[in-house]
Amino acid sequence: MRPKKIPESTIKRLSIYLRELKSLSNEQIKFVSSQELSERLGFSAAQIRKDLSYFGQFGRVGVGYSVEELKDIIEGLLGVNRKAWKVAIVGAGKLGSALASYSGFSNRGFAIEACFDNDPKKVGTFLGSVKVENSDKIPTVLRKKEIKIGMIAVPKDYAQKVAQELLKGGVKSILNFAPVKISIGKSVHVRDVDLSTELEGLAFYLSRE
Amino acid sequence: MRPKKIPESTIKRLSIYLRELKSLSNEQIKFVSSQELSERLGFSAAQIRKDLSYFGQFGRVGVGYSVEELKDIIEGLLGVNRKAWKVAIVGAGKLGSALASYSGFSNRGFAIEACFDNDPKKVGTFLGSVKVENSDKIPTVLRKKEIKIGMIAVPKDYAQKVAQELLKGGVKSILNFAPVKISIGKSVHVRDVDLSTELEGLAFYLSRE
DNA sequence: TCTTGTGAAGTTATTCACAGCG
DNA sequence: CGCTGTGAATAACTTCACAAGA
Repeated sequence: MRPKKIPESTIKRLSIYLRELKSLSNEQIKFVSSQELSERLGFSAAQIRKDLSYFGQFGRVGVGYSVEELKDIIEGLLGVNRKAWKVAIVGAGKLGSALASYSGFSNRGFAIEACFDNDPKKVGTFLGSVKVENSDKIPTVLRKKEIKIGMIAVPKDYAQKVAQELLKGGVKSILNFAPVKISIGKSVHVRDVDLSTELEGLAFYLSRE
Repeated sequence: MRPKKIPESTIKRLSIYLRELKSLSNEQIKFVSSQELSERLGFSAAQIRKDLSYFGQFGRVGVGYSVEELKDIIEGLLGVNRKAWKVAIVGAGKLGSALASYSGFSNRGFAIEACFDNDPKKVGTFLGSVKVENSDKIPTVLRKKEIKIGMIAVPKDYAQKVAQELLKGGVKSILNFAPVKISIGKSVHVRDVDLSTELEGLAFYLSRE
């Protein structure tokens, strides 16, 4: 089963399953069925089972899944069980600052290890515990610290250039908050989060009621 | 063609088309073909044409689409051409503040009109130009101001309660940044943005290289 | 020629439904 | 019995490919 193609949507859900399993673990719940997960998360039970089946057989017939075991398995799949992934943020504006101090990341296996801005007034200041460095240092700092994930939180006209610098620094994944498409070789995974696009999607439904 | 079911994914792309059309408009470009849009956005030309065809026939054979005209049409479809949609933010922490001052929203037809927090120390302070009010005022303020969109930027344990208050206030759409599933009647559209989930998705690919 | 709009075909994702096992 | 795991069926989405218009 392992070497089969895994839908992108399955990966996104894995992360949500993990989130819920951590809650269940906190609630001291030991076992959970796909049906129960379904009710808590709003995905169908069949989908949950199918998603998990891409990776192996983790359930116990008649019982369900061991919360702790499944949690560990998904953490392993996502690679968030070992040492925290190092992340760099480019852009120390409002959004960059909010990202830098967002506790959700450290709780989930990510550590902000570097931060950059091209504004001399911001260079040298601190975002949380990380000192802001000049953007021209991106490639060297990233290589030195072996950072593989970058977040882009700069105005849209700079985003493409920043992405190229991240690439030079050896980054393998980019979370892009700038409202533009990043064009970059497919050695790098790019995921876009455009907050206005999300709102516009909601507005579409609103405006036809 | 109008009363046919429109894929969710088409809606998301509409917003991205609009974003690009605004750029093209700034660049004084008058016409654009699906092929050109395809190259700029990374979706296939056929997909762009098909997406647009759900709503009507906007192109000119042999020429492409009028940038201004298509921009206006998509703005109309998304309902972002008329008076700005009013938005409320609940949670005046780091993320809430960043959202409140994010210029991307006002540029794209959304206006932050109310902001709430349950921390008395925050009530009365200003987020941008909006005064923070106590969360127990959510239903009344929202009804008075006729706000139909809410953003949840509170810790996860409060998110569900906040959603219910938003519902009482007559909200029709929610953009939820808290890392929990919101359970609410389907009279309300909920879209979740979990930043850690996005990062975990990237980590999945990283950890198998 | 170039380009749209669109049925048809192809692909991908989700749900069904049930065998098999505890 | 209850529940998983999964092939088969269905649904959803994307791409193909081409007629027709400028």
